[in-house]
Amino acid sequence: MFKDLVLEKVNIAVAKLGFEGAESIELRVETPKNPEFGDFAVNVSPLAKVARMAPFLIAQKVVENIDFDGDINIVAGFINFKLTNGQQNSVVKKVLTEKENYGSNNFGNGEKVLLEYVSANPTGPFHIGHGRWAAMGSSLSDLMKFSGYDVAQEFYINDAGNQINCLANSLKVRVLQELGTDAQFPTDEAEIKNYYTGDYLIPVAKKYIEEKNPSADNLDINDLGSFAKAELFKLQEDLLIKFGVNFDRFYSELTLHESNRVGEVIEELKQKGKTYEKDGALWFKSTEYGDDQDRVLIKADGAYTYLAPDIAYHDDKFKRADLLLNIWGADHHGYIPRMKAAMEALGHNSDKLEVLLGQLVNLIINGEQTRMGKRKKMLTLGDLIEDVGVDATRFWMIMRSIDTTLDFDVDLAKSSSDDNPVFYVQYAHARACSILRTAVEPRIDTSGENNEHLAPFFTKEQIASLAQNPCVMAALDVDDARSIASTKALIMKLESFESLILSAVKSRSPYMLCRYAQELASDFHQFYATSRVLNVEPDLMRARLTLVLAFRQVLATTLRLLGVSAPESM
RNA sequence: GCCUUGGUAGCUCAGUUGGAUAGAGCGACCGCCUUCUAAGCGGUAGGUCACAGGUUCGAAUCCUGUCCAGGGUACCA
Repeated sequence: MFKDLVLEKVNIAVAKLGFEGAESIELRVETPKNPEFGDFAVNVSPLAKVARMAPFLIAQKVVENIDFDGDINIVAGFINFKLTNGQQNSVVKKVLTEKENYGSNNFGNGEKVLLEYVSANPTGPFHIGHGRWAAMGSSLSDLMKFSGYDVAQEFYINDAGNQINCLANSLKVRVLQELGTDAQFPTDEAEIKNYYTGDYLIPVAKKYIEEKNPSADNLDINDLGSFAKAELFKLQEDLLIKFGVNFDRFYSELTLHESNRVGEVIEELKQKGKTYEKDGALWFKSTEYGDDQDRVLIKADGAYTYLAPDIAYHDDKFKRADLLLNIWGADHHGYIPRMKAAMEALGHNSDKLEVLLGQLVNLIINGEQTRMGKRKKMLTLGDLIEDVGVDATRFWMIMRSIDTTLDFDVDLAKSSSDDNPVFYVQYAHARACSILRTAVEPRIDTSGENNEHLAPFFTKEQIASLAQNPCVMAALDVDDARSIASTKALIMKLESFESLILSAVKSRSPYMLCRYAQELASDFHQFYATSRVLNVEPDLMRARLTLVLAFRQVLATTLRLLGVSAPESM
């Protein structure tokens, strides 16, 4: 990373100047907006206070004392650095040497991370919001592994509790209907809230009848519940795999009840004096840890609240990992203080429970905002994937920062697949592959009368050896300013991949990968438009083909981290 | 009321601990295919960074207040 090198050199020079208090001022390396200035820039203006000098003079002093092999110029308080051809070559060489590992780092230092996301109830198909967490979570997982974390991905199944009773009762109605009775969902508004009236239970009911051959007057509600749970979970699991999301473990809430982990954790909180009884319920003193109010663990009717098993689950997770990462929807925001409080009370470090709060997804149908809800007939994640494909869906879901509400315009996503950014990016990859293919194919000269057969430009062995001798820039000093500029821009974009990965992982922001992919593709398309690769002078051909190889590698890595395919042709 | 996320070009959004002339995509308009994929490239137009104060040599960025929008504020999950 040349950024680090530049910063190191500047810091050494600043230290030599001996400004009092300069150590506490942190300088930054940035990329100049205007590439004419240079490849990297350091603004020394922050030193003005301790140096008591105009920024321009400081910059001059620093440059006088710096040991840097390359062009340097000063504009106001900015010191601009230009990489030499040799330094740029080393970028390409590094990419081709490290291959699919280029860009990786050891920031995570092997820390054990348990990343939990999606964690939907097994009471219906995924809606589009689940898709956002699924895509982001799996991409974040890959990004963190790429940065030296030891990540396990987990899905918590809420397969206990009242919603399962609702599910069982709903399936009962559907089974009775399929058996030819006139059973109906209740019409009373208060009652209907306890039922899932979506069509998706009809095939489940049919399957239940086929497998169990039940009679209408003898339906076992528990059996219905577990059957429905298993069927809907299977649907979810299949869809996740189709969507490129591979959890290491599906953790059943039910097992926490069966093993009495829930009871044990509550007992532990009691022992520690963190609970009390009031109005017939058992309360957790979460206000002792900064929550707005205390929270109920066991309701007056004796049943656990949702919080109780969830505390047991998080306690279990802390026993298995150093860092807990949860992706939660913004509607769970109020839940964070009580969970952190519970972890503190149980003796865990709540700073190691990081909740990534994701803003919700709005569905736009016919230009109208539609509320999500699985009880209404609606567009599911499965439907969306059918319509726009896995690649486009994943890219769209990851593309925006987790802090902004995602307006998913279904009609737009369906109709405008041609100018979808994901195609733009994939097209760049396919183009690069096409060049590499053409380079080793036999040619036919159609310019003369006879169609003459010519040998390919390169053998596969020659292409493989290009990685060993990436003398790119020297050979690229052609008499074409646009070609030089776009070539250099592409190399610098490849160079910035390492620091991009680092800042993306530090801020847990896979969306940065989408932006990078688009910028990288754009730089390549410009290179392509200005710089003919094949059938030019041999040195130039080798040099440009080497750059194509390096570009293809980095784009493929970026797409892999996004869980989006990198097609060889389109 | 309180907690929380936003408000930047017609639309959707970037803008990394305060720094160079505030950027990208889409949409609009004008150009570019006999040669490696035109799902592409070049160009033009488009801004009071919600508003008002404050801190600073310097603010889209930090502080205070106001306005607007989403989410939360359960002995639901």
